[in-house]
Amino acid sequence: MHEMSDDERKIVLDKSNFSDWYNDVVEVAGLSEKRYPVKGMNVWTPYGWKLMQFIDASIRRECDATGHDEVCFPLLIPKTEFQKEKDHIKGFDAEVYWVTHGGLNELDIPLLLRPTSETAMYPIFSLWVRSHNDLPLKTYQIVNTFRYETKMTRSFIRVREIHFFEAHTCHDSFEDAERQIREDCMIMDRVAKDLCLPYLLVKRPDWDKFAGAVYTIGVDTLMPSMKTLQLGSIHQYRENFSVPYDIKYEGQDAQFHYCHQTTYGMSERLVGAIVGIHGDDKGVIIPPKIAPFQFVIIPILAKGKTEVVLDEARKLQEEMKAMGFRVKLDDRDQRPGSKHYDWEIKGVPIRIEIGPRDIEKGTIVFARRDLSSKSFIKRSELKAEAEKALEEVQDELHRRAREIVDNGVRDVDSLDDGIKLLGTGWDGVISTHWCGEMDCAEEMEKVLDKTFLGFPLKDVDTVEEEKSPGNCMFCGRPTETVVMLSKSY
RNA sequence: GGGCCCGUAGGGUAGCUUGGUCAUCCUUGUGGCUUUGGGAGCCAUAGACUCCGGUUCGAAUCCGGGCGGGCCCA
Repeated sequence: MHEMSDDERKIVLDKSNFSDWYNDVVEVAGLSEKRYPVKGMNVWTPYGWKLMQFIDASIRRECDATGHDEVCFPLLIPKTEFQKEKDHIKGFDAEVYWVTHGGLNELDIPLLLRPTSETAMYPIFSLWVRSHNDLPLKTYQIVNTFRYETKMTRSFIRVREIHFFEAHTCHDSFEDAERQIREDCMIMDRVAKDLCLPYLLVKRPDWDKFAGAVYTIGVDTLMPSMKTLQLGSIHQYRENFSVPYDIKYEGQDAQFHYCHQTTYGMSERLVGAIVGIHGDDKGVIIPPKIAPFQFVIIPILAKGKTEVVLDEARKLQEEMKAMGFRVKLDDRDQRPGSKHYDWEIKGVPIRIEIGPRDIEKGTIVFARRDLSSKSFIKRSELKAEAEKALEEVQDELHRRAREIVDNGVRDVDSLDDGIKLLGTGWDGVISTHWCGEMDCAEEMEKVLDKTFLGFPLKDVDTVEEEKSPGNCMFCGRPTETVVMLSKSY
């Protein structure tokens, strides 16, 4: 048989054209059905949904472990509740969907589909919180939210119906709310480890904070296109919502006090980041910790031995399931080569081949998706080898993703250096200094053709802004404020 | 908000300028034979002109509108 040219191959993926590659790979990997006839609303396919569920499980595990309780509030919010916090309305006004009719009758009070759930939850929080003993109140929910996006939509990255995680907390003091924000960063860190995603913690500039927040911390990752992608956001509300929604508690001093509140949000963008960051020209690669299938078994059915091999493959699957692995047996009536391609596109970390020769020798073949390497494994050492293989894939994906960020963020001292750097074709995140003047910010954005991402934080533990002596990139005045600029999704 | 482009089987396409046999090819689905350690082959078979209106003896093709999708600028 002759070697196939690219034209003859059934699927051609080329990550050097990232934008097209992303759209294609989402489709051929079966992660999303994009043909639903409403813009920005896609169908979760079985494989894509399984992946999302494993990601959700990671988030649930971390939230539960930190004392959050899962809740589920209604989708519809009365207009009257939505309007109570004025910055919040201004921020979302242009992108809410309205429900104006019940059957044939116009509603007295229009209802909106939640773009986020503050205004659904807080009237109820006001009933739940009465005493300092009710605090802290730590809740979260994983629900769909709706935003009428006007820009081009893209699977997982910009959608109108969003699979959304949102944690909402109430505290008896600003300090305790700040402690919560540090905890949120730790949760983010653990979830990101499962997904092998590096990230930046960046405090947003005032003009870019969440509608109603005192400040917002963005959690950004970097896609191979060198654009940043916001994976999550953490908000300090202080009393901005508790006053209009009347969420107060009676303290030990027998006085009433308004709560301090925080929120923390993440979405299906996590899937988008996994696809974009870990994928290659052969398809996606799913990190083992959240892979719907960590192993796929391909039986090699030689003539006259099909039953023997199939029996052994089934036995192997049961054995591995009992060990706690997620294993798929592909016993479809197709040739093995065709199955290899299928599962490669879908990004299963380890493919296992088992054929007559293996059965004789007491071995099986492990093929790693990330390295395209094959090795023989003794059945007697199955458990240890399987665990080791998954760990190695997890480490390798982490290492590669780290490289993207290391190469994608550069310190730049002056505007000239910035222009020179961009002239080389590099177009990543620029870290520099800023004096605080709006005029300077606007000029920097214009000249670099990037927008203010915000102020990088030192580390997950302290969650303090990074400070270092330097000069404003535009006007040259001395300042300690470090700022990052990027192109973003 | 302003401008531009595109809708042909499940997916990708040819045909449209110049209207005229059964709408092309690849992929896919189904039944069978055969094969199985990196996309096998053969036979049979299934599946489409976005919708509405107009022009015409005749429309995938020309014209108008709707719906859907995409791009650029602000």
